[in-house]
This record gives sequence, C-alpha cells and structure tokens, in this order.
Amino acid sequence: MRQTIFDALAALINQNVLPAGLETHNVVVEPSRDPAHGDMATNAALVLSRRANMPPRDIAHALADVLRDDVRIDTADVAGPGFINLRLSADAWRGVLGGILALGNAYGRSDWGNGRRVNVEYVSANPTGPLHVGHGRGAVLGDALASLLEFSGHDVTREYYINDGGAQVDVLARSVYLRYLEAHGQKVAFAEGTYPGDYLVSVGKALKDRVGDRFVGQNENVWLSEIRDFATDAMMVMIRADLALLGITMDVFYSEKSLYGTGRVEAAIDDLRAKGLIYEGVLDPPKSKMPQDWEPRKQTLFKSTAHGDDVDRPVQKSDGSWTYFAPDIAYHYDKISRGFDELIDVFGADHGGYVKRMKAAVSALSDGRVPLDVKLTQLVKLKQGDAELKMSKRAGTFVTLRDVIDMVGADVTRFVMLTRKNDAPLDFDVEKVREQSKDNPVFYVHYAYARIQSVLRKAAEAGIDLRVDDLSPITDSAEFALIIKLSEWPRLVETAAQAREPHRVAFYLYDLAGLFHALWNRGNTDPRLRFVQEADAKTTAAKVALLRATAIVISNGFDILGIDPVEKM
RNA sequence: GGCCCCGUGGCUCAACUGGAUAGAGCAAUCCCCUCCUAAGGGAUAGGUUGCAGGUUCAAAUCCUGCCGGGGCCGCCA
Repeated sequence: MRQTIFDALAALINQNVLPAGLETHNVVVEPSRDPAHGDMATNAALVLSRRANMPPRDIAHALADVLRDDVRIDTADVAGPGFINLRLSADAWRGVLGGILALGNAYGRSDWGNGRRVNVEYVSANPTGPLHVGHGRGAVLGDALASLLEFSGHDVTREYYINDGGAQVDVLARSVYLRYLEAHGQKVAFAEGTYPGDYLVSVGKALKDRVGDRFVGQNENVWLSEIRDFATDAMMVMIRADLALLGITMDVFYSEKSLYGTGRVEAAIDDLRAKGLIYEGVLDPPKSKMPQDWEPRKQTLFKSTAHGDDVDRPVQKSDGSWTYFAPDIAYHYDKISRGFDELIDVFGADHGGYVKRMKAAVSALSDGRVPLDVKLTQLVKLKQGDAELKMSKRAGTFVTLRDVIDMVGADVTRFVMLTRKNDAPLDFDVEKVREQSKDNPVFYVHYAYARIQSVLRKAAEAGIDLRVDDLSPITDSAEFALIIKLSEWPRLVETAAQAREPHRVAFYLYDLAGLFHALWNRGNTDPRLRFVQEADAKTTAAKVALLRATAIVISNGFDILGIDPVEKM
C-alpha cells in the first residue's frame, strides 16, 4: 500500500503538481485506529507540505484524486488537517488472504536485515549456580529477539559468555570442596563468602567419585584449579539443561578463561593503546558514599570519555591484575574481529552502569563501525496471588528458573516474560498464569489456535470440499476486521525488529486472538457467521481459508516467541 | 552529587518511534449458551498521559526544569 502512495506521489511529480526530490521517508501508511476513518490512512500530505511549500489539504486532495483511480481503492477522503483515509475494496482484502495462504510459514518473513550478521549475547550468567528467574527473562528476551531478527532477514548468532575467569569461580571451587569433604563424611561449615546452596551436594559427590580422597586434607593450592574447572563444567551442564527447558540452544558458548594466557586481553588493550586511549592515572573518588578507606591509587585507565562515557574506566587494578572490564573488552574485540555487523548484549538492570563503558570500548575497537545495542531487562517480581515470592539465597527461598518452569510450563514462562517491554519491571504471578481465562494471555492465544483446529477437524469430518477458488462468501465486517489485522503482520514484524522489541509480537497475537474470538461468538447469535456451513461447501471453504490464514499467523508469531501451538485443549 | 530506566482510568499494561476522539485486560454494572470448545463474547462507566514551560500543522512520545519510584557509581563479578 505504501508503494501505491509513492507511485501516486511520483505521478503528481510528473504532472508538476509537486516539486521533485521530496523527502518521503516520514510518509507512513497505517491502519486506522477508528474504523470510521476507513481501513488505512496516510499522513503523506502533512509530511510533504512544508517542503513542497503547499497547504497540506491541497496536496491531500490532489493525491486522493490519483488514488481513487486505483481499482483496489474504494474511497479516498481527505480528513482533518490533511490525512487521507483510504477504504480498500472487498476484493483487495480477500486477495490478502490468498497471499497469506500461499506464503504459509514464510508470511511475515522479510529480507529487511539484508543478511547482516548480528551477534546476540544473552543469559551469560555466572557459572556458579542454577539460573534464577531474572536470568530467565534475559534468556527469553534474547532468544525471541534473535528469532525476530532471523525472521527479518538477519544472520544471527546466539551466544553465551561464560564468566569462568574471575574470583567467583574460586568461591565456587571452595564451596564444592566443602561438599566434597562432606561426601567423605566430614562435618563442614559454610563460611561467609561461600555458596551454601544444596545444588552443589551432587557436585561434591561427583568429585569424590572422580578423585577419591586425593584432595582431602590438602592445601588449596593443590586442588583449587582442578576443582574450579570441574565445578564450572558441572555448572554449565546444569545451566544448559535449564536453558533447554525453555527451548533455548546457543550457537556459541564463549569462555572468559579462554582469553587468558593467550595474549588476547593484552592484544585488545594494545589496540586501544595504539589509538592513544590507554594511560596511567588516578581516578577521582566516587561522589556519593565517600568510602572511609579511599586512597588515590594509580591504575591503568581506558579513556572511555573519548567515546561518550562519563569517566574513564580502569582496566588494571593497582596491583597490575586485570579488572573485570579488561576481559570484557577482549571478548567484544573478538566478536568484532569475527566480522559481525552488529552486536547486541542482553544484560540485567544491575549492569546499567556498565553500558556506556562497553559501548565506548566497542566504538573505539571497531572505529565506530560496529554498533553495540544493550538491552537491559528490569527485575522480575515473582508472586503467588498476593504473596510475593522473595528470592533470597540466604533464607533458602531461592526460586530458580527451573522451579518456575515446573510450576507453569515453558510456554507460559516465555510468553509472560514477553508481555512487558524489557525496560519495564515485570510482575509474574505463578497462580494467575495457570488460570484458563482471558486474564491469562498465553491461554487466550492458545485457545484461539485450538478452536481453529477444532473447526478444521469438524469441516474435515463433514467431508466438505475445502478447495478455495472463490472468497466472495466472505462479506461480514467482523471477518474483514480479522483480515485487516492479519494484513498488518509483516509490518508488525518489521517494526518490532527495528525497535528490537519482541514483546510487540506477544501483544499483537493477543489482539489477533481477541478478534478471532469475537468473530467466533458472532456465530452464536448469527448462524450465517459460523465457519462450517454444512449445506454450503463454497462458503465453508472461504471461511476455512480465513481460519487457516489466522492459524498461520498465530503459528508464525509463536515461532518467533519460541512457543509451540496446541492443536487441542 | 552524577549517570541510566520508569511515572498513562481504582489495578496491571499497550499505543506501530511525532499523527486524528490515548487503546486492551482485571475490578464494577448490565446483557448473550437447545448452536463449530461460554475455557468465550457484547454493552455501559471510568483520563488534564506526575507538574510547569518549550519545539510544530500535530506531543503520552522530542527539548529544558522541577516532583516521585527503581537501578548503578575505584582495586566485586
């Protein structure tokens, strides 16, 4: 439709009604919010008025005259300050259905991304324990975003960065050592700064099975490195299993540890140094809570302020060892060198303070070539009815992602996580989402799909010839409302991909399901609107075509969200 | 103190990135099942989009300043 508008504009330029070379990228054609305004509307005249130096309503009238010549357009009216409201012909809308059926699961796919290579890094939880609900949100967002970009023609790599190089994995190793001693019958105490979670019990046992009593009574320097490797491997097995429960498979697991001892951290820092962005210096103390023990220390700093950060950031501690930031720089350096056109990081909200320095690093390392987009996911507040499920490691009320999936299922977990945009906090009520009602959006969409399948079964049982050669029996406004919604799907995918907001797909499916249920119920009062017309194969075939198209779109939407449609409820 | 995110009917959230009279769901009131799944649908009511300015044909959206909530802020990751 947009193209039709552009063609009309070109015609006007040819007739010298409009000057050539107008900026048209702001021209939008969108479905009307108010049906009284027709099917679609365009703001073309308003956008062009200034540059064309003509009153918007004059342009609008000229444009409407051209558009009315198009057979697919029934009416084109100028409204308000210069909108053009379009009403398409019934045949034009019926044609949309045929297009959807022909494209099937490709309907909505596009080459908009032009094969651009995008790396989506998500989850990247420390390998020190099971995934919790917050990780789950990042996992679902990252995965749906990756699918959305694939659907829109990008070449996507899903990647997990394993933080297996820092002090936290030493803590893990010590905790596992305690469980190992426990497996040998010793009584152990978990001091402050160890992980007391019982998920390490089995790891301690497994370690015993492997090394026997070789480490019992030994000093840390004997066993630390070996147990660390053993334990992080065990944690990653567990994390992969948690992700698998959500249907998430990563293309790449990238180990932080693998950066060390290979000169790659040094190489990344050297690259920055060659650009004059590394220097020795002393940072100002933090402005707020002035620490008692603050001492000015000389550190190696990255001049991130040259790339938009607020202060320069340390890459080496005063004792010469790397900060956490340094391997992260090296890791992103590696991603850049692998040739990605765009990087996306999905982080938890607690990493908000980290965004600017990371962007600065990527900007510096790629000389501004590779954009880094950081999506922060806000907190998930887990509730059971009115009660809030507190997640406290100490109190032992640690609710894991696995717990939640066990309670409500993977599909529900995924969908609910996507019913909020990523930068809004999410209330997740494990009771409500198990309800089979409209209050539960997952159910509502599943139900629509299942109802459609039910009709298809009924039609098949009735032995009706469902070959579609004529869609003219589709005449009702509720039917057209559904078609119009279906026609919006490709545009929705594209704008959602552009904005990198997969939640829009979830909301769209909910709306779509609502229109379908409304149409269904109209059949209760008006039998002519029922889908299966036993005595009229032609009409049934046309209505079934509408249903199949609806099922296709739901299925394609679910595909992006990583949810399997159900045939029957 | 600085930086980031968020303030939309009683509640939980949308709003196609600047478009027309700001839309859904809960909760409230009233209707619709001899009929493809009522596990659903329809109708009514509810709003100065936190406040005040600004930008323009047009602002919930962009800019500035306040108010309120959350997150982060050197040698933790």
